[in-house]
Amino acid sequence: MPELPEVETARALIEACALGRTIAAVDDGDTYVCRPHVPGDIASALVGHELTRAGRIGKSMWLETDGGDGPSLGLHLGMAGRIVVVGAEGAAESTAYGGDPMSPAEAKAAAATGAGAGGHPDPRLSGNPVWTRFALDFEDGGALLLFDKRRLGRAVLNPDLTHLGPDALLVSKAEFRARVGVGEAPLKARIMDQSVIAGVGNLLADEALWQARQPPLRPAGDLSGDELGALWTALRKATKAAMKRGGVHTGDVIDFRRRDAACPRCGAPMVKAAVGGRTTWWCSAEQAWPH
DNA sequence: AGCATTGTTTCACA
DNA sequence: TTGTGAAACAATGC
Repeated sequence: MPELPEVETARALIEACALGRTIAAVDDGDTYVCRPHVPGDIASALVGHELTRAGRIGKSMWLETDGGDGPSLGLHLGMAGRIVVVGAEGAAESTAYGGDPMSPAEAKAAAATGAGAGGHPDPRLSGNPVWTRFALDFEDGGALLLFDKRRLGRAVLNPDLTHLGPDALLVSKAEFRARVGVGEAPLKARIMDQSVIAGVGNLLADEALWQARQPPLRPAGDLSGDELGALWTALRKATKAAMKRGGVHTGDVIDFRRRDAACPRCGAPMVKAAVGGRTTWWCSAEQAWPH
């Protein structure tokens, strides 16, 4: 699920619900999610510090402590992660991000079970593992949890984000043109390269290219300035629409990324190939390449 | 059983 | 230097 829109939603949730709270304990026992740290590393660095800011570039988040003077925590949702913030003990509300809606009671139950314990918060799934891979417990009794079925999410101290390009939602049109419209790599591979612009994943890339009627396989350096500007606009619109609607899977073309589907705009067959190492679907007429 | 999956990293190779 | 493809990572769903 998580591409830029989902991660921004998670960041905003943290900003709204977790800032100002002090860390009392940390569950950093998953040595894969917390690699290269060993259990206790993150805990001993963070306990006693107060969350003061939640930042994001592309799909990467970081939480600052003590106004930037304390250690920071990097969070990445990987392929299937979601953030859950549990309210203070006794508070009525809890908030969840991503996946199926989770009631406050369910979120509390999930928090109570902790990592690796049995008992899914959803009664229909009771008996299944809970998928809590990392947790910050706050002094007020609440918590911030990283749920992740696939375990490809990350939690790490003082993350290095220098390899990332500018955030896909913050990059100016001029900079987008200069960074994306270069080289012989397929356009889709170029916009998904996190060092070029950060935040575009497989589904958002397919959606933006379809909206802009651009062929995924077209060399990025072939686009005109106007075409790059139109792609920048399409990408912004698709990203904002995904945030508003609740995820990249709500894009207009996403449901048509399947065999025997027709383009929902012109009716031509949708076609598939691997581009940039990822399964890619596009309209055989509007996005044909070469023309 | 086999294949695919919204992400990242690494490596062999052209 | 650039770019590609495949594999690995982990776990689930069809």
